[in-house]
Amino acid sequence: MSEEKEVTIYDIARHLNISATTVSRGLKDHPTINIKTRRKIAEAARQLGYRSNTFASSLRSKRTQTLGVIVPRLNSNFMSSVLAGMENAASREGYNLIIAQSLERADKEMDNAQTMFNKRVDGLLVSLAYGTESIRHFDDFFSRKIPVIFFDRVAVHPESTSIIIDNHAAAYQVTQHLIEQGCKRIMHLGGNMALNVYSERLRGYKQALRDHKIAFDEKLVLTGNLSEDFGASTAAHILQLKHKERPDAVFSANDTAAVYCMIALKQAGLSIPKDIAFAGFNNDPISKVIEPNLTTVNYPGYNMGQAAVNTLASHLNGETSITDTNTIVLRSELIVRDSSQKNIPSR
Amino acid sequence: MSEEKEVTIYDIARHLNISATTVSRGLKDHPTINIKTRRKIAEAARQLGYRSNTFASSLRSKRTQTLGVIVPRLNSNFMSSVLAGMENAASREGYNLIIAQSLERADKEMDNAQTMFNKRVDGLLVSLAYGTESIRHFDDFFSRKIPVIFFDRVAVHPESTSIIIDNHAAAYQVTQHLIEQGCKRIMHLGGNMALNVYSERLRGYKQALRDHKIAFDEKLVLTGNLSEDFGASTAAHILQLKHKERPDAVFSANDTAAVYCMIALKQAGLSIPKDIAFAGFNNDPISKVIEPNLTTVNYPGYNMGQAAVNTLASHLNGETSITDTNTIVLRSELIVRDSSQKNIPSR
DNA sequence: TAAAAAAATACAATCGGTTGTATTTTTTAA
DNA sequence: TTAAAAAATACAACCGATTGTATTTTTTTA
Repeated sequence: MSEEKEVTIYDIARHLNISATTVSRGLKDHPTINIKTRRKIAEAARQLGYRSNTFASSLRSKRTQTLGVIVPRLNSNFMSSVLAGMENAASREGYNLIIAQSLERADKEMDNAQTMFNKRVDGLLVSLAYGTESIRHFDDFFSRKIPVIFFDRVAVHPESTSIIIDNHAAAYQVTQHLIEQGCKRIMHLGGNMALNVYSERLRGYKQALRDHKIAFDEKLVLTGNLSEDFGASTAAHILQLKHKERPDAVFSANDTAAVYCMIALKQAGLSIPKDIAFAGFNNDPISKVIEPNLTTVNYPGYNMGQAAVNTLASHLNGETSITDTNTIVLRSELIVRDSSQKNIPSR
Repeated sequence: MSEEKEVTIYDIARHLNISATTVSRGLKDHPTINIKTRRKIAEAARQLGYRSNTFASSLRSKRTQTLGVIVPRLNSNFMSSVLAGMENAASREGYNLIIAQSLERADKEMDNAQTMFNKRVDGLLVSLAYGTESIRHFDDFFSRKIPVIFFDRVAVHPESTSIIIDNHAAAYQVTQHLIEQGCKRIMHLGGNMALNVYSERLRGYKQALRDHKIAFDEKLVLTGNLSEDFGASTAAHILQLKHKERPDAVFSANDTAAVYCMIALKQAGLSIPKDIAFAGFNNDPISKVIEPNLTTVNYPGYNMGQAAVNTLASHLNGETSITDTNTIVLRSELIVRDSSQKNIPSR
């Protein structure tokens, strides 16, 4: 009953016998409003059950206090950590999130971008879809100076900041680890090389080989969508190789492909890591279920989400210029499990 | 350059030398506007690069075309399917989604509800958190007649609709399947019995036992948070039971607990399904990685998401009353894999 | 104590659509 | 050909907060 009609700043103003302007400014702690008046306003607002009308506010102020997030998919351990981190930072900064998934498709990503634009988000956080090759669909944002931050799957653009892990270093570390286990023919499963994450991992892999004087063999690099099927078909490919050509290790750019490749190889009678060692990327839950457990790289998703939002917020507050910070690199960590430990026989 | 200033309906009106009212009505195909005028307006809008200002619109019309979604967690296969289904239906109906996670915590859920309320969503879609015991935090919605739809983890409320699968029937089916495999002492791992999904699964389990003349043994029902740790500690519990008291099957209310229980039991030397059969619930990706693959129940997440949004939309359009439809039940499906097949020896 | 400076508050226009009602235009009927 | 009915369009108030500027009040300074 008392809940039926919306309370506005005018109601508060009338109630306290002051102007709506003062109420508006008082509610957001504007310094020109006397501190005692501010308290009275806050108290009255509480009493009357006032809630701010974001539409009236956004209409006038042209700020929505909303950030758009576009991700390829929501259903990965990594992404949900990212989102949790984003949500945390966003709510601390007074922003809300609108989340959309591109389902790895460029056209859907374009749609999402358009929707975000129409919803007039204050800023945009994007991890690019698998299929995205141009980022012209963000031009509306750039031309209106709406900050865009790329994370994880990034694109290079002079007017945006990227937040990533050092994929090169991580892949180097993985490859080096496999080499240290005595592996000589290390296969690499990669994704779309137009995406930084995959091209950098390939570079790191190559660099490690070079530094350890192992010749790079093009035939040992397979690229695909890193799906379950890709993993399985990679296994089939490996099995039909002549014995001398077979890899003694596989470094996959994600855990899914690694795991499904392992499953198929095990079924064919190969022993892991004895016959072939494995390492993945992402620290997906399945990496702890497969036997032997999969060596992988843990991604600091939560931190990445926080960093992305914090950076965006500081841009929006005018604390840092969009052109100031170009790239933020977070630390990732190699998790060694049984799938790659040739020296210590697996249980 | 042409992108710099926002185009409003007034610009269109001026351009065509008609009134803003006509433009406003024309843009949304109001029947009193001449069809030819509508076309001219649409064309001018396109030409001038008009985009509707949702704030001005929402401010006046009191509708936001936005639906709020509160889920326990985003990072499950099930939830992401649900969200994909919701997004699909929502965009078809002209709605946007604001998504928040409660992280299984009641206090976070209350926060989320408040935020959604302040954002003035037109309707709310909720799957309850693990820790939620009262749904009073949705009272604001009920008292303002903002429709709330519960899905999967539901609560009973006279003014809301629930969308679920028949957990009772599914659990019955699982239990019956295990019984048919010759299992006599079937353990059940359940969650918070205040939540329908878990209490219904328990009921289905009990009913199946009863119908097959197997005495219900309280000691065979363990409840917990169904986490990895819970699964592992359940295994420890099983191992310390006297041989005669040991279950010959475990039916877990989710796949995670089942899988981690299996891992621990395997490590202790038990053979699955010979010594102990397993069945889970959800058809999580890990169920296809564990060896032997886990028998489970597939949840129609995508359909559930679609159904939830469609129901909500039809409420909002006044096509159906909120009190008309009380519960919508979707069909789920038992997926039999090796973990429960005692008759066919596993490979 | 009066004038100047600073602090606090108020006025009034504004953001861009929406909507009930009035007005104008067109069509139909007599 | 004109009055009545229907269709199409326009007027003007309104939604609720924000903001540049003006006004009032309080404090400081001379």
